[in-house]
Amino acid sequence: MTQTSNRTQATRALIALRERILSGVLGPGTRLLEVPLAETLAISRTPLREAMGRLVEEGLLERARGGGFVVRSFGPQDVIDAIELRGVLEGTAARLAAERGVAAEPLAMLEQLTAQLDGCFGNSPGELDFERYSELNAQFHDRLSRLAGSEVIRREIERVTRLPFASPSAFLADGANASAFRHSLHVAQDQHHALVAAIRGREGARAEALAREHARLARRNLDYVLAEDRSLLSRLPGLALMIG
Amino acid sequence: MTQTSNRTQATRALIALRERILSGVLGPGTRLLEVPLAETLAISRTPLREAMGRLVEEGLLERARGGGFVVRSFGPQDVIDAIELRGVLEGTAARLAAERGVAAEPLAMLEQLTAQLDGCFGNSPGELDFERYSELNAQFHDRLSRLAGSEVIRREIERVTRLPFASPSAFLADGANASAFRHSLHVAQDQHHALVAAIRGREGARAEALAREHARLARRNLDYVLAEDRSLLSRLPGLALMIG
DNA sequence: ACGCTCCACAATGTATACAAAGCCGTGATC
DNA sequence: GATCACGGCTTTGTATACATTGTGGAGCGT
Repeated sequence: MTQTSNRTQATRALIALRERILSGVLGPGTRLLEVPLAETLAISRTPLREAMGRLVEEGLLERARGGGFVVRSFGPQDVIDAIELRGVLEGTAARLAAERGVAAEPLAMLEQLTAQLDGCFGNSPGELDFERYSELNAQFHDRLSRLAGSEVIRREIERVTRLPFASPSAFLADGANASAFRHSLHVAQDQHHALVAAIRGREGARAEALAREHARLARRNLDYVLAEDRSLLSRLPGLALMIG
Repeated sequence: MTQTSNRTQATRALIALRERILSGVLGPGTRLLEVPLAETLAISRTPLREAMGRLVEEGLLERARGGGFVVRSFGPQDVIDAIELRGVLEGTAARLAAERGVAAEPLAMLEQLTAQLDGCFGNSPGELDFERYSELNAQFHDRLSRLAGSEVIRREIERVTRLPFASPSAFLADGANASAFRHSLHVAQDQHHALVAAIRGREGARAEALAREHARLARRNLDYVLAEDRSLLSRLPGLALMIG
């Protein structure tokens, strides 16, 4: 195939649309007209509508009154709330894991990940394997979401996390290699350690509180971007969805 | 129109399918074959697929590997987790409302609802306007979900609540007028009062804890049904989705 | 000049025919 | 006897033509 090729047209349309929305080509509030869009993507309206339906599931589009789809817009408060919500949900996963107990293997896996994350920091203060940290951090949070063994919880975390600005990797994007964020990584990694210890020690309340506070690091980073360096807005994933 | 008539075929299909799933006509794990289903509903496959897509959003269907849709199944643990999740989310709404403060009017509305709920209980122990309680309780929880003024939170609560067994009205269905549940209503109503007081007093942690414990009343009722009176399973909404 | 109604167009909603892909059974070969 | 490959069938995926609905504008009436 000439275009981004997964197996179905609907999937290709989904990927293409998602990319256009997250990059800001299709800005918040934009109404998506089916005929021209289908023409642009060189597919028919049927798989296009299918893709738009899935983007509603993802929270990137809304159904407009009287039919049709509109790119969803988020104010700064929505972004803050979504981050808080991630903290609440990850906190719940952590608390339930602690309360209900976790099998040895997944817990060991989480500990291994934290050890590997330690390895991303070098000896000198500025030394850091940023890309590797980003990847391992994503894995850590994915594991955490499964740790309680609850598909309901995992699913809900995945859902919130699909909003890119609420994702644990939101401020770990390539372009955002800012020193302000780098500093916060040491704190974040300490929280990773404490979180795992709390779960191992069956300290549910502590685990929950730690996961929440961990997410609030993202909020701090957001506050920094909004107040100090708005140029970063365009370099961070999904903040194109934000208005105001 | 001869069938359940909202304006579009897709909407009619959505309603018809939802009804069949919740009532158990289409049981958990059933694969939905498009051609026969479309024939049954007397519509074409296009709006049918649209409706099925929306039921995936609602969490009542899953997309099967290799295409197609399957009725989602929930084990008892999933139901328990969904109830816990509702408690967590309502708790977050309550906490944020308390922390951020609420305008006078919506808070007064909530207090009015609790007063009206009081009115559902008569003087003698057994006296109760069950139907009215059920309606007002639904309103109370709806108001609560909006109280933090966060659309992100409201939306997530609505989403979890769409799973009928996780809804605040789950054990207030017509057929479930059991004395065991009636007793819990006095406790529930006391929690309503305390919750509103906590929010008014800006006691975030207390409000959150109360909302969580409030949801756990539903869990207790579920435990009762599972352990003591499984005949109620068929009379409670959406428990047809549950297997095992 | 303001407002209401009706018409026309544009956009979405629906049906149907066709394409492709996945699955299952059968047969052949090792 | 088991496994792999092939072929047909079932089921989903896609395109397109047609129906319907909502919207905006123009023209007429007050």
